[in-house]
Amino acid sequence: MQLQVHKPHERLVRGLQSIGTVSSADEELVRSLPMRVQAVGAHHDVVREGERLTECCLVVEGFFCRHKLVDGGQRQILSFHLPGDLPDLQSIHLELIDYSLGSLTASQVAFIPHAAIRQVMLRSPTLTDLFWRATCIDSSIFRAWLASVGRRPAYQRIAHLYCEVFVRMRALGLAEDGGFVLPITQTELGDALGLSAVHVNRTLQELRRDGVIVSQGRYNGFRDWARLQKAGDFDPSYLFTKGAL
Amino acid sequence: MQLQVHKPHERLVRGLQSIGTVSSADEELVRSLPMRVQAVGAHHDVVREGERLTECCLVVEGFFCRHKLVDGGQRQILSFHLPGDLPDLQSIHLELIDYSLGSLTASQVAFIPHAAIRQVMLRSPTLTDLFWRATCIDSSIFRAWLASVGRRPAYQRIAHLYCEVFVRMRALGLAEDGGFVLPITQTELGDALGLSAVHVNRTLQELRRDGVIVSQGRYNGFRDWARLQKAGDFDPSYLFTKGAL
DNA sequence: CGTGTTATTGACCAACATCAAACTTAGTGG
DNA sequence: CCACTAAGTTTGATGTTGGTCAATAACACG
Repeated sequence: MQLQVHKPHERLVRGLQSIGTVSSADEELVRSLPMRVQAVGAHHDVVREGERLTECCLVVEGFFCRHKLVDGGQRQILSFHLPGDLPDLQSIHLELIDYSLGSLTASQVAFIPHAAIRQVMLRSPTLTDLFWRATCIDSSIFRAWLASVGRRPAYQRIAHLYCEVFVRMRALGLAEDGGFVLPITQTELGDALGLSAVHVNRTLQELRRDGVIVSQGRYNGFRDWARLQKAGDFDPSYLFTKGAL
Repeated sequence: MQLQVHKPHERLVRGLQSIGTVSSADEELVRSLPMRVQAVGAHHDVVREGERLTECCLVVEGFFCRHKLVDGGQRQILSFHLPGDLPDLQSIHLELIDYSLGSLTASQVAFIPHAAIRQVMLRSPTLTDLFWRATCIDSSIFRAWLASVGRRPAYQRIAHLYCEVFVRMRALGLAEDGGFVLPITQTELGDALGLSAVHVNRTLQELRRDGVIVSQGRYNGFRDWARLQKAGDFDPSYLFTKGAL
């Protein structure tokens, strides 16, 4: 595995650009943030539930998820995070963290001290708004997931998630036109959707049989975006990405 | 029904106090906010999914919920809101709203123009932080719900929700020591938990049979808080309320 | 008192979970 | 380049939680 170094600041800028307008002054401010980059292997928790943080974690490269354990040892994945995301930005406002944050693939993260973020926010109200907007969109995604997990059958639920991941990756330039790579196992998919791995597997086969998705390995493609959207009862407006499809 | 007039500003102050410290200067700022109070009947939507807002809605009196409809006409309740809550504070940052906000009981709300909130935030960074903190806690509650709906069996799920509602009401001085009034139907409970009304009914009976809860009508009491907490696998830290139990 | 809403029951069914085994695939070291 | 291994996927058999439908009983309110 070659160790490719990514530019954390550019990732953050790009992430912010995918949800709003970043002035060049704000761009400069973002670039001025101190970042401690770190490589992490696959399936490694960067933050653990209950911890107290003094830094925020920026996803630079790879695929991350927030997750929580419940009573019986079952796991719920709460969200997925792509390069440019600041999954624990709220740690600035909440003294302890209510979930774990872990990598799904071999990845790179950057840590940014709370103090530095606060300073940057003091200097730019527009950037503050953009950060706040990011946490609001995060929230909006939770609402979409909650509706899915609470009320949609497995078939729709998977299709909906695929739509969401595609739109988000697309907005970051991480997906091609007709598909995307979802580098996670079916067990992890199940943990995100509130389903068992076996049921995910069977439902995935149904989706393929119906031609809604065409997958090989971790690549998931589709022939007909409208069809996939319909299968997932998906409306992208909750993602608030610029340049929606 | 007598029309009792509540003081909206006091409710908001109290709501903020339940999650953080409010300086007297900030208290004054909050009191200076212009509020248009309005009475709403039970089961009435104050905000509809897809709308564009120019005001935030403050819950002054009564019980509210955010909700969404999915494909088959099923409904998912996304959150409950008590007096002092600003359920759509994020509308300041998101141009359209991704859920409906409705009353469950006869209630009162107050509308506060976005512009007024923005002005107040410009004047006080501490108040800004507190508002932001409120949206972060909102998010944290979504994560707890998602874990519940995704991975907990009905019995635990109901107990967990009861714990949450109790702690939140308690923090606002709206619940007595041994119980609380949850003014909603079993159908609505089901919509919040991702369960059918029938199953809610049966599971509630189990909880009563086990002595975990003691309910009559809409009053829900418990003899043993520790027992209820355990039944719901509940840890209140995600609520970030001051003066936890 | 009626009338409409909510709670409760029963009978039955479907979606999804669990368990365990077999089969694939990708990665590793020789 | 091949064999070996571990991880992930697929399959089958079977069980369970929770859904649906429909009827009845309790309430709440005018």
